[in-house]
Amino acid sequence: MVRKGTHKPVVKTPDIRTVAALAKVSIATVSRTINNSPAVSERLTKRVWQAIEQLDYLPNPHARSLVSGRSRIFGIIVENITNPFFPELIQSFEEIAVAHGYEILVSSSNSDPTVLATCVRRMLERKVEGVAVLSFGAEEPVLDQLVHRDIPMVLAEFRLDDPKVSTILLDYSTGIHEAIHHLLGLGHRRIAFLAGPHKLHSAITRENDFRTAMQDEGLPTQKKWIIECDHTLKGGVAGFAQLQALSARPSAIVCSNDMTAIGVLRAAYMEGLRVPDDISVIGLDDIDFAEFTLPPLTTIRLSRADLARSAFEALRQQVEDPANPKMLREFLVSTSLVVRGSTAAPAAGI
Amino acid sequence: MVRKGTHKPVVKTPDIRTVAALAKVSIATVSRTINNSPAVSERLTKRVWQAIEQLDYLPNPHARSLVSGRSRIFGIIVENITNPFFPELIQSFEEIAVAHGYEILVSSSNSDPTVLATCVRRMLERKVEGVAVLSFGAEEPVLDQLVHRDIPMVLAEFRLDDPKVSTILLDYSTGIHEAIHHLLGLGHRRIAFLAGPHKLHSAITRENDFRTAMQDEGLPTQKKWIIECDHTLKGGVAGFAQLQALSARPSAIVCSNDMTAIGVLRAAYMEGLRVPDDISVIGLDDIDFAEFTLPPLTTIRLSRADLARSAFEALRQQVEDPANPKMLREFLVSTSLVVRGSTAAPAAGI
DNA sequence: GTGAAAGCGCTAACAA
DNA sequence: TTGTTAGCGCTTTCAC
Repeated sequence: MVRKGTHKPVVKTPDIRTVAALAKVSIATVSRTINNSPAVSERLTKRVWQAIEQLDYLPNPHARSLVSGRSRIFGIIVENITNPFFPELIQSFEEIAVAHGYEILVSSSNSDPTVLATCVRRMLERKVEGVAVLSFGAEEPVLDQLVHRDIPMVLAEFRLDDPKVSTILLDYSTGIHEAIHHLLGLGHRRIAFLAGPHKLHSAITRENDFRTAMQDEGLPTQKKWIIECDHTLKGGVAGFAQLQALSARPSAIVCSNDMTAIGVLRAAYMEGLRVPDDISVIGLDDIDFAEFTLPPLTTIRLSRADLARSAFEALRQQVEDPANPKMLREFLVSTSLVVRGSTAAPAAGI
Repeated sequence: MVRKGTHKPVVKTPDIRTVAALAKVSIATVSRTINNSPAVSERLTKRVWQAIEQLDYLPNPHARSLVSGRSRIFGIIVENITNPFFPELIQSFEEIAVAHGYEILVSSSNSDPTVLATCVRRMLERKVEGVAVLSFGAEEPVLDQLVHRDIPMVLAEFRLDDPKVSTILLDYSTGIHEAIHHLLGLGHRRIAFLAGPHKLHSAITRENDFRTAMQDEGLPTQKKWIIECDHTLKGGVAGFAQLQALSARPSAIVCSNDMTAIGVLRAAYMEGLRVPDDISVIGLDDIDFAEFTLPPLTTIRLSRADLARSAFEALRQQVEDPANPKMLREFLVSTSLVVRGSTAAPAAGI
């Protein structure tokens, strides 16, 4: 007997015909069965599933997508997967998507219109059924591509007047008010804000909400105490340095995100300042890390899970129930203060 | 004139026929053109591309995949996307993949065989052409699914005797030796090791390499000074507490990864111990954060970019050039020490 | 060098 | 309830 060089028997992967033959039904019945059509009798359903299991059959997604016109893929565009906020967001989104039978295509825009254009192209090329744009950037023009092709979208903090586009509004205001209130209660009145890059919607909204909150509490905001940083650790270090260079310094710093705040913690330490004794620091996001900084970071929590849920739900509705007149086109995600160790009463005499 | 409710004209998305018609060629020529077949004359090539651009045509990937049998998707399974090491790895892998026209499917195993099984299923269902298993886990049995279906794979730190499976070996030894040497040079002799969970290959290899390095340097390893943690911040805190509970304590701690080390930094601070004056700490990975801890973390760098490159290359070879007799089936990624601020000479008298 | 036509594996319309 | 069949949009022989 002649043995071939390979020890794996060459068996063609089973297709719908193989299953049909084994179950002694037509391929239509197999198709109906795997799509849970109620029109198949119990007897045949059982026989088909048995054949499917016996053969370890998996339907070919490309054939399915080709004929159904549905890819069951959602795209998610984040700003930067390297910022811990986003992996946590992606994970939540993915879990929900997979539970609903969708796969996801992840892409980082890096807040760069050119890169975003590439992301959008990838999404288009792979025929995603919807895109969650959670990059918080102000690069809407690039998204026209998606609008033109009638791809459902959900945007964070930006409205687009198109029936296929939903919006998630983030209520930073509540959390920021709580933060200011908290600082006020501790005795602070000199509060600075390290903002995010103005090219981000989120950064601008947060900054505005800070100003409003300060005003509401009757506190003056000093121009020099609102500094544009870039939402990175380095940016926080730099922002803190700018504040330190001032003759009149704040006793507390609210940061536009946790990364900035962690940068501040670091810079303060290097300067020999103790947090919270010498200066109080508040972040925003409440990334997993926030609990483990030195000291643990007081921060405004923005639930990634809520955000992911809203984003997925927005897309799901658009795709699965587009005609529903009472479809939600606007979602709201709230924030709230989490008090940890980076805030305390200002040192006496300040 | 009657106006319809929608203002968007209903134009069917262009397909290969539309392009062919506009360019006045057959669909075969269009197909050849978009696949860069050299058999098309310059004249027609130009005409076809012009039509493609004019129509903003994108080939349907499902049709392509269906007929070609190739999905141009690679899967990547990581341990936990929430550990900063992995997003950095994913990003590198994605960049390379996209540059080569591949899309990627990301999945986290959470070091749980059940979850891994789900990941593998998703990969199979979506017909990925290869899978990079960079979860460092010891759940190989689950991977049989992939092996049986002849899906090319690349594994980190594990060999599987199958022609379709490549391996990436990580040379921790070099970096760990450098670390021990560095500590020795500073005057340390009492060195502890906070290991990773033994269910991870990486953790076991790292621990063994630590033991070997200590032995090579003629240093004794104490059983109580090698503690199994879990590669998380919390785990580092707990591990440090165990060390502190001992009557004989180490003057330096080497950690199996940076997260553990950062946890130690945190715990030491809470205990009132100063790093590096009272105790030296070394991490492993060199995640972006490491530069921004307090103090900046001395750590053993493991290049995510190198790892990603090797993983992609392994898969690419298997898929695009499987018959090549001199295909590399084994890759090596090296490590090296990065000295920052968390190591110093031990306090006098210890 | 170019085109006609078969068919990839599936869904859905229509028949029975 | 079940089966037959016509494509979905593309690649790839095979002729010319």
